[in-house]
Amino acid sequence: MTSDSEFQVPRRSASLRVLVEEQLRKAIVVGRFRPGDRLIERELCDLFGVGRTSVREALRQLEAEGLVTSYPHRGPVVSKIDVEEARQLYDVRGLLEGYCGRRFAEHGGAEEIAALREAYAAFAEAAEGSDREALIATKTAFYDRLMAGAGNLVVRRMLETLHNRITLLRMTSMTQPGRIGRSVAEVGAIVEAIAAKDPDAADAACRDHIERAAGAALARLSEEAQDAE
Amino acid sequence: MTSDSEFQVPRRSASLRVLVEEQLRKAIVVGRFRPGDRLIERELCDLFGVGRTSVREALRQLEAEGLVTSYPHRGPVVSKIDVEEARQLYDVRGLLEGYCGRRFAEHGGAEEIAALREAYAAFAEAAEGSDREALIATKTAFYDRLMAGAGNLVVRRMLETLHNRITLLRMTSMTQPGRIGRSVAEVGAIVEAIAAKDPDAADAACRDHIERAAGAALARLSEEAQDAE
DNA sequence: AATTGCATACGATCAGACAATCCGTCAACG
DNA sequence: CGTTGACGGATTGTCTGATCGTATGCAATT
Repeated sequence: MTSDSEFQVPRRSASLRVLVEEQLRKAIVVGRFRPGDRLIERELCDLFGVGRTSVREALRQLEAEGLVTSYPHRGPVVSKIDVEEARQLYDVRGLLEGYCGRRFAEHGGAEEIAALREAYAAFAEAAEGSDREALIATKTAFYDRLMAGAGNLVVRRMLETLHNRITLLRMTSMTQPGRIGRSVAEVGAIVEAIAAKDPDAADAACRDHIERAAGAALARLSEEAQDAE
Repeated sequence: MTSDSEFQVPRRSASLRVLVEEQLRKAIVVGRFRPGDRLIERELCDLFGVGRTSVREALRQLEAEGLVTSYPHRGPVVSKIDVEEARQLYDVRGLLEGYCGRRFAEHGGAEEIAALREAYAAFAEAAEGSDREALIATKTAFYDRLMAGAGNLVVRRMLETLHNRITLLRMTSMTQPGRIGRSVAEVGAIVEAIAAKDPDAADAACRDHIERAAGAALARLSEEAQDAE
């Protein structure tokens, strides 16, 4: 029997610590905890109903991902991101997504391209409405497709944590008027380049998209940093 | 008193867990534990003389870095890397190091270039001798310079963990006869391109170097995988 | 008002316990 | 003889209680 990897029963109820980790990550990414907030062990224990061990290990994981920062003897807080770091994050993101676009264009199958198109259509449609939830969901789905098509798990992992960290900024380009429409157009360009199997164009389109998004976000960010002073 | 950052007493004795983490990482990278080896909690407790808490948290950290893999109820083992994953790792590495070279060439200062040259000279000299330790040390030092010059901490972090993971393969290109000499030449090309402040050339030189190194390593790796069957 | 000193809060670490699970062994069974 | 099933040891998963060191806020003192 060639263990066809199908029929894999949920084998494990995913150790507690992983569950806590996921819950906490979601809570942070979704804004339930905001940058600078302290994450007190006992509170988290109560919140999730688990022991300190699991909480602490989950915190270590998120710390490794850059989502939380621990200060010795003061405990973990949700990471803050300054303008410079944000710039660097966007820089890498452009690089990696460009790579994904390139690889996708190089060896993406027909079905994958179709799936990408589909995801794009959903995103474009969501952009028409005013449902922010849907907008974010469809955009995330699109990126999932994009990264999957590149066929490089290492990069995919990196991008996932990058996205999470950037979300911490909670300053998506899409908060700017008119930016959404342009964003859709840029993403469309990505899809076209990939469908045309043009690696260079796909790479460029991805970078371009991120660069513009970064521009919008960073502008607001540094302006806000100014105010804070 | 303006706390001149001098006289900083080891302020924080770097929490135990971080120490364990560093020791363990070094032990793995250096080959004291080899891929596939089990890492049994209690043994590590004895080895490092610390409690289970610290060991477990350190393990979580290394797990996040990809150096160890945990199987439910069977515990952590040193990660194994298959050929496909190795290919992906090298792919990203080339991408990121190319980025570093580019950025370095774009805005590297004179002193930084001088330091890079110096590190290169040391590496070239070590390549003449037969001291493997020195060879590795000088090459690592060179990469440190290279990454520092790029001025992007995010990328630097990523590359550090990438390097660690790749070291797991313990199949550096340099085990091949004649490869060392060519390697030195390739690295020289990187230095020249950066010194000439030619971003494109620097990017290309970095990628090229990694690609060739990857070629040598992957060849041996897949050949060995063949044997194993 | 500034400084000092104390009480409290909280993380860091350890030790010990119990349950759940994996794995090898070995006997029973067809 | 091969398969099945049960048993036991090993190890992780998780929780809890306790101790220690450090940080922080408040109050007393000068």
